[in-house]
Amino acid sequence: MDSKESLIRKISFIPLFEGLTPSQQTRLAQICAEKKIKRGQTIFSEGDSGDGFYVVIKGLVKIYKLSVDGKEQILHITNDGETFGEAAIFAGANFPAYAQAIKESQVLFFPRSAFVDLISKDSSFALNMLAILSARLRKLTTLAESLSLKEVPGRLAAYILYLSKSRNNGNTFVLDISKNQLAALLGTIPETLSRILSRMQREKLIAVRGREIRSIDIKRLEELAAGSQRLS
Amino acid sequence: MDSKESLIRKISFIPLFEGLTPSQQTRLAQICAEKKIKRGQTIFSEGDSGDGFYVVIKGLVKIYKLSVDGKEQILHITNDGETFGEAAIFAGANFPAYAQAIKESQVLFFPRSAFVDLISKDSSFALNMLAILSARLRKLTTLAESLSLKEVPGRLAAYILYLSKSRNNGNTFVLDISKNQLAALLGTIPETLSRILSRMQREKLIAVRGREIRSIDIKRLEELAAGSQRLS
DNA sequence: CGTGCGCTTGACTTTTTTCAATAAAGGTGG
DNA sequence: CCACCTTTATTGAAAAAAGTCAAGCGCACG
Repeated sequence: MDSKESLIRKISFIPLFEGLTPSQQTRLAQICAEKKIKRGQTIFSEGDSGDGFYVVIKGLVKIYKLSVDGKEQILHITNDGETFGEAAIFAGANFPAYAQAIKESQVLFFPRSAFVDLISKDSSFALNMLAILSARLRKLTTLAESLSLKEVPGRLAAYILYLSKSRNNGNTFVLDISKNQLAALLGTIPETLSRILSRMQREKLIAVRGREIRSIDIKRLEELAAGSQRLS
Repeated sequence: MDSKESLIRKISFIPLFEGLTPSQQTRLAQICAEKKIKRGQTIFSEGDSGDGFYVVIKGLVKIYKLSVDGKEQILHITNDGETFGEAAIFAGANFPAYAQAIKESQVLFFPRSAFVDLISKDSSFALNMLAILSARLRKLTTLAESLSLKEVPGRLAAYILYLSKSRNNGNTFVLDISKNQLAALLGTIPETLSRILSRMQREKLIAVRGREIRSIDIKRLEELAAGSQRLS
């Protein structure tokens, strides 16, 4: 259906497999199957003993359960590149929910047995994936912590500190998302973000030039992020 | 220093190792070393080629980097049960930061070589850990998504739906944290949470009795969580 | 060269927080 | 088992923060 090259390229964009060596990605390509799923088609049902997990390359898949009275409760709707069913497959459990395409979708299927084989033959494979998941988990935890600060300046300060620390470039960094997206990420709207960035500049906490942000008064940023101070 | 029994018990409380079989936990106990770290003692430094990773059993460890001008930038302060250094170890990389105890701490050390050994001998070991990390990641992603809703009723609705779905108990669940803690989790304060819970009850979206919450009007809760509606 | 998007600013409205006071709930020791 | 104390939860009124709506600028792209 598709060239080998293009399959490997798709695999390399899957976050779970990011950072694997090319040869590991090639081996993944060898065991996986590309599938087209029609709109409305059920991919698996709750209780199915899964023989593999899936990755959405393109499309939209809903993961849902049925409640006691038969109503559909959507747990999650996938984004491109996301895996689904993998936690159950890794744990050797049955699928805990239903998966159904809500529009025509392209997915990759990784059979459990071949995947387990890969992992047992090459422990660095598993280690790599563990490393990736750990790192993402740490990152998300930090994000979730900062999002639970009650005021936007605090959330923004936490995020700025986080970025300027995780890239060790002398307190300057370049946003890799638009300010609109940053606003959404921080749980606010572009207008508010814009105003707060201006205030922080006026107060000489940071310097902003386009997407480039430089932290100046790290001490005050930390106070904001800790919630012990506020922006005048 | 401590009995084998107690060591295994400690291991079973480590989130990363949750759900492993008793025999797997025993094998972990055999390869790990308990260490007491004095206040102020450095556990590893940036650039050290790590020969293993750590888990804090009890105590407080700060993970930090030094900025270009020599100032300490704290990336993270551990909670009990958390691992640190594991992402680097799994990836076979050097430690990317410093780790220092900020009070007397008890940690478990897992040597890389023995750990890799365990994983390569027993692939279900790695699979289990992958399953745990995947599940936690999915959960945290959901949380982070709901936290980025701009208004508190939306965040609360998302959280209620999430809980009542993930425990399949017919729309009723019991909070396992206090409402004060829930408020902090949602990025607000107890007063606001209290008021919004009352409003949601008055509007017959939910029923609250102590820590027990029952979702009644799931449709409207979903609209709130999607931000497409608001609470009168 | 106009259209659209990202970003910013201002005036006004709504939501949330603060502060203060009070009520319930949970333990602890007598 | 009760009195006492602490923590947790709730409510009101005023202040502060954030959101909405509307308008305008600059820049990339067709």
